[in-house]
Amino acid sequence: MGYKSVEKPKAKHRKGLWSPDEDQRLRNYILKHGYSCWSSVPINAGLQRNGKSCRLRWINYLRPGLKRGVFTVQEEETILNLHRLLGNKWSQIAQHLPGRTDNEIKNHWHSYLKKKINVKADDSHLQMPSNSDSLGSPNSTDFPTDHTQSDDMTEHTKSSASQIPKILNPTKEGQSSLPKLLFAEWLSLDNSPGESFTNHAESQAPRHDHYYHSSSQDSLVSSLLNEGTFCGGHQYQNNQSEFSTSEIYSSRFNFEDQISGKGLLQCLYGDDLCSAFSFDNDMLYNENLFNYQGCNYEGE
DNA sequence: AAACCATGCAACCGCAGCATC
DNA sequence: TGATGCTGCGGTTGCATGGTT
Repeated sequence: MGYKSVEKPKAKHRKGLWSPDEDQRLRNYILKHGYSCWSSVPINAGLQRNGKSCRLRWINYLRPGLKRGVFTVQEEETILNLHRLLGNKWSQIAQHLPGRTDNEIKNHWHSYLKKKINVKADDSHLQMPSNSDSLGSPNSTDFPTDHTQSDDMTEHTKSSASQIPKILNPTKEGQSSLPKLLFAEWLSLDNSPGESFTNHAESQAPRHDHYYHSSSQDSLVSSLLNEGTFCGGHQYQNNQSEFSTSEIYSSRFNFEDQISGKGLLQCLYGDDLCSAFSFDNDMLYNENLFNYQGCNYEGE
């Protein structure tokens, strides 16, 4: 048995690239209903996909707050450092890069970073130990010569991972003490002053045709946000911050947690969310400046 | 201009772990 | 307690594009 089996007419599931219409259906459905069970999402949303495919599409492409585009130097350094510590734990690495997906990081690793460190390793073989550290990491000269070897974590890697500084280690709850994508970040990523609520994929020049441009905005959400209304009608209140920066950062407050199973609109209107937080516009703005300093991925 | 190759990215596949019955 | 279903993760593949010959 297991879960109550969702009615599954043995429909042939569509595969391949997603059409704009499919994207729109999925997006609309999740924004309205959330997802409590992925296997029921395609059925209820009228999609001929399997739940797995829907989940992947949402996580990697449609989910609000996704940063897309060129990886910044800082992000690359973070990936390199975390990969050295964690190995191919892409999902864990992604947790430390707000707005990036594990798939995106994995792709970037295989297409670029892996070669980068191999080249560096070759260089360091040619010109023996030096302190030059083009990667900017204090220990980057310790990179294995070939990270493909660490695709399966070696004992060494495992023991290294166990010595990961506390800040990088998940807490008891399986959470990292580094910030995930905060709701505030998620908001402002796509809702900069004067901007509507869109996925960055839509605002960036696409390289491939299959970067669909969904021109339809989530108008309801967009209007909610643009009106400055949030949390069941509460206005953002300046100078009423109840949380320090560190408190905000240490809060387990990421978008996934909020939307899962509830639906975005419910999330936006939810009392629990509203009562728990009083936002300070300036603070949020500054926080995002801090987080994305130098991340001029739009212009690169 | 055409064929070939390299690259980047989206999506699929298979597995492990967990939840439920 | 085993069977079954679901989710999440990492590895891999397939395709579109751009560059090179």
